Amino acid sequence: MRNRLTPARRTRFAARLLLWYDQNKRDLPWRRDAHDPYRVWISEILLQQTQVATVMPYYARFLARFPTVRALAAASLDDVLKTWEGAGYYARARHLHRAAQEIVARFDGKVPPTVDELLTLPGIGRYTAGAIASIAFNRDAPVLDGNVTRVLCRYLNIADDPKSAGTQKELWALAEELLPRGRAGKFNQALMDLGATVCTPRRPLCSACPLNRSCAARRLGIQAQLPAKHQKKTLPHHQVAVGLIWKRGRILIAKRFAKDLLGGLWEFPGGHQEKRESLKQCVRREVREELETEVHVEDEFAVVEHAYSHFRITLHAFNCQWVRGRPRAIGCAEYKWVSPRELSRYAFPSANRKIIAKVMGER
DNA sequence: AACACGTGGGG
DNA sequence: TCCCCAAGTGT
Repeated sequence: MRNRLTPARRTRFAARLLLWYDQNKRDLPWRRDAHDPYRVWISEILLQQTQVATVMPYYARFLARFPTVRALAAASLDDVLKTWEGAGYYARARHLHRAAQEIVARFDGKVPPTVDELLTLPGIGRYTAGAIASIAFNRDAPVLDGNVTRVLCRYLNIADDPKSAGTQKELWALAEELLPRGRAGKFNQALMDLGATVCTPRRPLCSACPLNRSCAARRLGIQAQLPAKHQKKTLPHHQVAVGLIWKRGRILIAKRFAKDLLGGLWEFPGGHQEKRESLKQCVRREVREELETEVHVEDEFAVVEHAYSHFRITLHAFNCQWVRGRPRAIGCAEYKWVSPRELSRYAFPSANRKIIAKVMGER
């Protein structure tokens, strides 16, 4: 390990950070709820790759709907997904549901306190296990997230790709080494708060940083260039067409397979446009393949742009008349005819919700 | 080890 | 507009 810190420097690091935290910590709902491991767990899952401001309303709504591990375990996955609707990364919701059932079965309904036990639950990786163990149970467990990575890379001028296995190992070791025994919960949150509010990705506020005097990157004036980022691939762009298929005031929706992208969510039947195929032909073909029924494709109803993390779609929605054949789920898990107002009971991906908004607006 | 997995906000 | 990215995990 290249970066070995002297005991004195470790102590100073923690002392300055904790003092800063006492005066600058954010007042967040899950901090008030830190005595309840279930709430800490929910907050940590919601916060994965998601900003605090986005999480806030979901946190309140989720806990109002599922106040305990047992309530979550007893709920249907559809209800859980509906509560998660719009938050993204829906595997988090599926894992949460499954983990709640495992906690009831294996841990008497209580979130386990140790990193090793937490790691056996779906959706809980090394970061989340450390966060729950330290924040809810004050165990001496380190965390390494995007914030901690940024703070440490800058503080110690670590210029290697932070995603690489070697650097990861080094960073975890450092997070562990810096941890003041008996105060892990506070220390970890302090480190993350510092990264979120002071040691920010762009234009860090070094003058407000409690660690600025001993920060290696700042001394060199290269704060903003760390941590190193690896090159991103350009996003593919797809044309997608879906059908708003009407029959006697009801509309046909299909449920996606659990394992797929947006698994377990509902959508309007349709899919990717193939080469040498018009968007109308695309809807017809997809509906035939997905539901073994025929539709008459009429006018285009709406066009929605939507960016995912790894591709971008232009989603074309067509008004369609159901022609003949009984729908039969082939390429989807399930289908249903629902009235427009019933649409709000089902969890849809963001792109489809924009179309629903138009459907409701036009009625 | 690299990729897949969502979404909304900010510069 | 476009690009970046935000308290990661699973495969």
